[in-house]
Amino acid sequence: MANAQAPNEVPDAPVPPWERSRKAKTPARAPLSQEAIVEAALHVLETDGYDGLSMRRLGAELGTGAASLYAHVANKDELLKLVIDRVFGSVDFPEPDPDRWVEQVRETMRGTRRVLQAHPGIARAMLGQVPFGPSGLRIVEGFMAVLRAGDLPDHVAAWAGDVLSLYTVASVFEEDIRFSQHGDSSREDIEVWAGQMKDYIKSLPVAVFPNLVALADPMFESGGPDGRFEFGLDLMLRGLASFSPRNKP
Amino acid sequence: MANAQAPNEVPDAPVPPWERSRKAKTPARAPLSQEAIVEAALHVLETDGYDGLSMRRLGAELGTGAASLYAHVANKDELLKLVIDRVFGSVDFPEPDPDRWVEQVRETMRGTRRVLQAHPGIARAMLGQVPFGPSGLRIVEGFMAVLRAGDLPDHVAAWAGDVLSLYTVASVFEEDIRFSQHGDSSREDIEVWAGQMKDYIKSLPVAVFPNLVALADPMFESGGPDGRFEFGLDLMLRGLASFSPRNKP
DNA sequence: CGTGCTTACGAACAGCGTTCGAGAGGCGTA
DNA sequence: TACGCCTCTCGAACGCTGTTCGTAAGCACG
Repeated sequence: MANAQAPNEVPDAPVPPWERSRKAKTPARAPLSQEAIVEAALHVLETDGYDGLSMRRLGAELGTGAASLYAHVANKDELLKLVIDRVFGSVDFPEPDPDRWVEQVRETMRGTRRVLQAHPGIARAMLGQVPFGPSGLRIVEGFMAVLRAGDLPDHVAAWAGDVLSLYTVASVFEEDIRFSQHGDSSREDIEVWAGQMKDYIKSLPVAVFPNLVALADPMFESGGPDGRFEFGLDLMLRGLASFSPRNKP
Repeated sequence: MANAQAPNEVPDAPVPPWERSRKAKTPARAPLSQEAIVEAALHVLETDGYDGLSMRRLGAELGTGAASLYAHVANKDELLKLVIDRVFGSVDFPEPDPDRWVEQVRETMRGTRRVLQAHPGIARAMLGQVPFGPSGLRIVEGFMAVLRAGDLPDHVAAWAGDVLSLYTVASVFEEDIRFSQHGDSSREDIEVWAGQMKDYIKSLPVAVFPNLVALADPMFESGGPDGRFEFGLDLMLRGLASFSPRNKP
């Protein structure tokens, strides 16, 4: 065993000076920039989720340390804002059509939800942030345009935009948290877990929890999170339509 | 200086054995228990907010270290669940009255919101948690009872409970985050900040953001968070009523 | 060839949740 | 009474976090 040498490894041979200087001069990687950092953050978010995104992890993703990021980004909070605005860039809107305004609002929220779902963890960063980055403003403007096609009173349109967004973000947020709480589980695992919940509810004493037991089935086996989201969205849109002169035949 | 002695301090005199044993025997503080820990956590939450609640801080509150808590509580997550259920204990429900079911649902959500607001940070811990502690079950049961007084289809009642809760919790969550982001600011400071927001929106180019600029006023000066919450709640309740045979005259 | 100036980044700080293992106190049994 | 056991306590430590600081290196300009 003393004669056996590792085939491709020279033990502790000092690096020749010319190589050293060449290596140091050309780092052979793209230079750091705010854009590159945001892009990398999105990638980390996709692979490791919200909790997996740390400044060190992000630095490693870019082949450097955490401290280097602070030259381009004030702190993690600002980074998240930039990432959010970057994601907002891929939300888009229909041309407002007064005859289809309710459906257009519905589709806009669906689209927003899909974008948020496509970028895990983003919803968690978004709650409580005012979306006033460049893309954020574009989104709010577009959303307001669609809402105003319904001839709603101004304060109704303004509040509805706010409240519908809150609901949509919160909905994805909740899914995201549940998903990441269950470790590396798939959607199927979550359905198994939902089944256990249902069984537990059904096992409760009917005398104490009559309504809970009676509603156990519809509570848990009803089209998953999408069905739930659509239902809540429908509630709000039915209510919203009742404010529009267009929907009072 | 060598003769000057600190008035009330004897340097390194060994503690007499009797005192030692007496001190050790009676630690002069309430013994640790899960209940006491949850209570202390609520207190820390109230004074220091969600981010201020750490195991070390909580240990200090109880006159001990962080490690001592783990004998009574599995981890911070379980602790939060216990705190949540503890808070749930103070939510209550009216006797279901089919003639007033919509108002009863509204009041129930209002009450829930008030309880969450009274315990800062709780809403942040609640999102994504399934409220199946003892008090949680009681709440869901009571809420379902009120909802079913509206003669709603089963799946509508079940989903509505879920979606209304999500909206309410998310609403408080958002407020809470905004509040703690602005440091130790009061409600008035937040109104100042809202005013700045409004001015900023109004300063945007009208050609690019016509709807945003037009709605700047109703967006920001409309009864504060309470008005906003009430509006969203009303949207959902109007939609929900449209599912009830009782509200189709 | 200096001399600034901007960027990069290892090391360190304070804080976090959690684990480990030594110690102390109470209690049942010999 | 004395011993062993068993539970509760908790200082120290581990690995993680966001962030700051001081040093070092590269480049532009006089």
